[in-house]
Amino acid sequence: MNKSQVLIKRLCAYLHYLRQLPPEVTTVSATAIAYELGYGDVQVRKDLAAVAGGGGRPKTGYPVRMLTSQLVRYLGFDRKTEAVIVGAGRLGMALYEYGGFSEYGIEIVAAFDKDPEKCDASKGVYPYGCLADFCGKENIEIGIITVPAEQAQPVCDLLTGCGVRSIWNFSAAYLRHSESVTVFNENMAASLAALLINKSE
Amino acid sequence: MNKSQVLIKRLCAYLHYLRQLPPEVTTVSATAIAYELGYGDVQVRKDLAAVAGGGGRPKTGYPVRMLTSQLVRYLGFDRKTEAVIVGAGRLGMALYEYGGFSEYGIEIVAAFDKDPEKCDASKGVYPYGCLADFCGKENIEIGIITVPAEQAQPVCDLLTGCGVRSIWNFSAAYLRHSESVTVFNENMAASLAALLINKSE
DNA sequence: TACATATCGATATGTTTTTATCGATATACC
DNA sequence: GGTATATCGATAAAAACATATCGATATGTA
Repeated sequence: MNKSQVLIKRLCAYLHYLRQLPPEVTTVSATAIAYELGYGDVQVRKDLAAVAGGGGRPKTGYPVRMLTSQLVRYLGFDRKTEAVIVGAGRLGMALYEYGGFSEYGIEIVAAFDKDPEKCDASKGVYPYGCLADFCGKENIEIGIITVPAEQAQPVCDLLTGCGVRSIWNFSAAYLRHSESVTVFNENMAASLAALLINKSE
Repeated sequence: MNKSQVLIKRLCAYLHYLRQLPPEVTTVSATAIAYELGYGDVQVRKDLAAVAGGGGRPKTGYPVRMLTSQLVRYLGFDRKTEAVIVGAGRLGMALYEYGGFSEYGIEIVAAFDKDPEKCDASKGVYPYGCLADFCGKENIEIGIITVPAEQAQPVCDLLTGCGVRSIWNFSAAYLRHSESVTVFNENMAASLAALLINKSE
């Protein structure tokens, strides 16, 4: 099954929208979702067709509870996935303390940093030297790299060696990596720039 | 001229790649860029055709300096754009102190927060009450919202009223906004989830 | 100089993604 | 019960996007 990035982003948006609806709302139409989120109604209906497979009824829409759990299952968010952060600077800690990942089945279980000053076991921040050991014991699937660019490559290598499957790279470095891991480069600046450009047209 | 998000992201990646090349490298081929960045060579060539319009030569490629400045001009990064951050928490400050935006012609000139504890004029963090005044005086085009979801809507309204044209929303709130501003919702969790899903297939 | 080759640029083809159209149907209202 | 309407689901059309192919042309080498 081929799920494209954009489709997944939309499905996540639907899911988030459904979850913040007040509990007394029991059904929701594709038209309403589309209006709230700024998509086309046909697109929403088509996206949901793959997920809910005919669960919608004319005039009322889809049952909220059922659609929610279908989305969760479809996206695989019922399976919990563990992640670690490498680099406990501002960005790393911001992500660490941000609670929003749990909504998508992801839990960040620890952070690591080379700087002993930043380490604090009571906050879940451990020395970089413990990273390999930790990942070996726990079943860590995701590594989030928030270290400076020049330190990113060895971190990537270490994570790969520990069995991490996916890497979310916030550094500006190009990471050489084996086929066995997926690396996603998050370029915040480029994201903002992209927003801006579409604006000015 | 219609530039899609994905195209802009690729062009930004090319630009970043060109900039980190050592200065002794004077020409670069589409094939090389494609290999380094993991795209197809034909795609890179096609993207660059729109930007460099025939500046490449067989066997050698494109002149790095010229291609760089053509990309900058094409993407509009020669024009400086000013941004403010509202919400000086960890994420807000991480973005504030991250230097990478200047590469794309964007400068974050101030941060604002309701909490007096977080304000510190020497660091460029001012009280929330000063926001409207500041945006009125300076020509601020971008507002970056990093406040909790329940406080995001009034911030959006205020920014809109101050003439901000684009809003980058990191909160989980759905922002009601006028036609005159473009709102881009950054859902970090969904980004990570999208990475993960494509992985498992 | 002749030749091999890396690369470009253009055109053509294929694929994915989005949008439009339309008949069918459950619900609400008279 | 009959009728109007919001909505679905399916199919078709259009648009956007990516990939493949191929001749032309600088450059380096024999």
